[in-house]
Order: sequence, then C-alpha cells, then structure tokens
Amino acid sequence: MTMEIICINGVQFMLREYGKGHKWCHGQFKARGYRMTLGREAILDVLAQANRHLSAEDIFMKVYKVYPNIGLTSVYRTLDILVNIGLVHKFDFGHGRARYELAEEPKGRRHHHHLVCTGCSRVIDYEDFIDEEVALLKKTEEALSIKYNFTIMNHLIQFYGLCQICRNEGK
Amino acid sequence: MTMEIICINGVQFMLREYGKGHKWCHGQFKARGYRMTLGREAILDVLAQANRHLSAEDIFMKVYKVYPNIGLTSVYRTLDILVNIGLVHKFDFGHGRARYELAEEPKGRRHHHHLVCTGCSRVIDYEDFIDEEVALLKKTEEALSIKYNFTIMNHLIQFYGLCQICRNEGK
DNA sequence: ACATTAATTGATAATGGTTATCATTTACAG
DNA sequence: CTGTAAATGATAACCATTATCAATTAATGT
Repeated sequence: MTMEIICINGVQFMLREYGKGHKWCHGQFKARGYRMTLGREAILDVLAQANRHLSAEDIFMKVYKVYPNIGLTSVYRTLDILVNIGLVHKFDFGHGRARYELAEEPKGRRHHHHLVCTGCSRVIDYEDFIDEEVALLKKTEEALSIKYNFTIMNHLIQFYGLCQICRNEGK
Repeated sequence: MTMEIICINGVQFMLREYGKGHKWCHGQFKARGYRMTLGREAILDVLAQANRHLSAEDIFMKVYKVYPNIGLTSVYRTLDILVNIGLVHKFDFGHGRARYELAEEPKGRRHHHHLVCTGCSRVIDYEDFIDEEVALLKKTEEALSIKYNFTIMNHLIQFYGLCQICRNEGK
C-alpha cells in the first residue's frame, strides 16, 4: 500500500491508496471545482474503511470520533456530491434511511448484490457471481442502452425474502 | 372477465377478476383475520387499475374521488398489510417516497424491471426479458437460496443512468 | 507570507413522508 | 340483533433529509 503526506489547513494527512485512493479522489474533487477539507477527508476515510453500507448517521458518528467539528449537514452535503460524482453509491433498502458505500471498492472488496430479509431487515451481501451472470448482465445492459437510448451507469439488484432465523420464527 | 356481486356494510360491490382477482384477495385477507372494508376494497381497485407504481398519496387521491371518507392513515395501513401478505410490492427509487404496485399483475401486465434516470427521476419499466435472462435469474435465485439458506420471495432490479434528454442536457 | 474571495461549514429551523395515539365507528361471528 | 374486537380518520408525533444564514476557511493571486 503506497502512502503520501498531504497538508490541509496546516494539518498533515496520510493519503492511503485504497484502490483508486484518496489522491485520485482529491483529483476528482478538484477537477469539478470542489475544495478538499478536513471533514471531506475524514468522510472518505470512513467510507474507505467501512465494510458495510453505512447510513448518513453512521458516517457522522464515525467521523465525529476523529473530527468532532463535523456536522451532520456536511455529511449529507458531501455524500450528495460523492454520489453525483459517481464515487459513492446510494442504496435504499426500504428501511427509512439511505445507505451509502464507496463505488470503488477498497480492500479488495468487489461489486456485490444484496439479499434483504423482510423479517429482520438484515442485509446479506453476496459477490460470488457466476461468470455467466456477469456476462448476461453486461449483455442486458447493452441491449437496454440501445433499446431505450439510456446510458446505464450503475445497477441495483436485491432479492427480498426471509433469512433462516425469520423463516423459523414464522412457524 | 368474470364478475360477482358482494355486499360490504350494506353497499353492493362488483368483484372484478383481475388476474387473481378481488375475490381471491378477499380470501387472503379473511384467512389472516383481517376484515374487508370499503376503503380496502377501493384501494385494491385503484391498485388493480393502475398501470404504474403509485405513491401512497397517489393512491389516497385516487381512492378519495370514489370514497371521500378515506384517510391517508388507512392507505398506509392497508398498504402495509398488503405488502406483508405479499400482494403488493413496495419499491424505493430513492426519491423520498415509496412506490407500490400489485404483485399479481392485472390487465396482462407482467413482471418488469426498472430503468431509473438519475437526472430527471423518470422511471422506465421494461418487461421484455430475454428467455436467457429469466432462466439465469431463476438459477441464481436457487443457488442463493441454498448457499445463504434464504427464502427468496421477490426481487428488485434497477439500472441507474441517464435518459436521452438528460444526457443531452449534460453537454 | 498575506489579502481576497467564494466555497464550505455547523447550528438551527423547516420540510415532508410515514407512524403512533386515541376516541369513535364498523364488520362480522354468534 | 348484539357484543366485541378490528378498523377508521383526525391529529400530533416522529425522524431522515434539506434549506437558511452568518461565520469560517481553502485556494488563488500578489
């Protein structure tokens, strides 16, 4: 893992390279006229280290531990920018709050889909696609792009049902 | 289309058979200890006649025209029951409000997936699956069921991107 | 380094979809 | 017809998200 020291507002930061790392994120921000701040840096850090889809409040609390000046509003604002840039995916499992996760998966995590339990709200990620599945998905996206003249940027695939525990409770 | 007259609270109602029709819905309600009321009847009617995913307020307004006694609260309550029974699917396109549609598709409509434009929030339904797609989806569901011991009841597949209009505006 | 300026911030209030409360009404079994 | 628990609608509460706005700050040019 490569490292680099940068300096924001007089404070030194280590830029770790998770996949397309922070350095790259900085570039993306800058290129679009956004400024890099301590808060945004910390939010990116939290997202990069998370291994689950976090809610805005989850992110706020994690950032707060490291940077207590953070405000919930800024978390929402930054997430909004990140989603628009395409760096972050925003999901909704129907539990009343949105969930966010880095589009470029750090730590070797890969793209995954979700199994959502309608009983206990648990969400299981699975990423063990069969090659056939990936190939067909790609083919489907291409066909849809052409047929509906629609540029596909991302997809969301969720299976709803009951996990083992909830199924047994239903007896 | 078969018809049948029933009587709720002294008022006559025609039970139309949309796919698994109202008669069947009544049975589902009763079997679970719920009562059939004018409001619920009207909500089912609206859902059966809708050809797009409606929000709770959409449904409220449509029902109101036919049954002005309806309250928004009851719409939410009934939808909640219908979702739990499995008669209605609840979607969230990330626009701040949930969308509902009958699981058993009336009027010959079939199961479909969504193209969601992140620019204008438009939602395009498509139901022209390739046979291959259906077959693989089924296979995937079976594999996931076994691997994660998870009973799959439903799935949600959405492709996010830009429609023609929004893509051109982005220039 | 320093000054300038517009982007960013956080505290606060407002918004809006959904849910809880509760007294009244109503479906329906006996 | 009656008893009773389910269902209702009006209202208030809830909670995630957004808008507002004065104060702060990152980045640019000097």
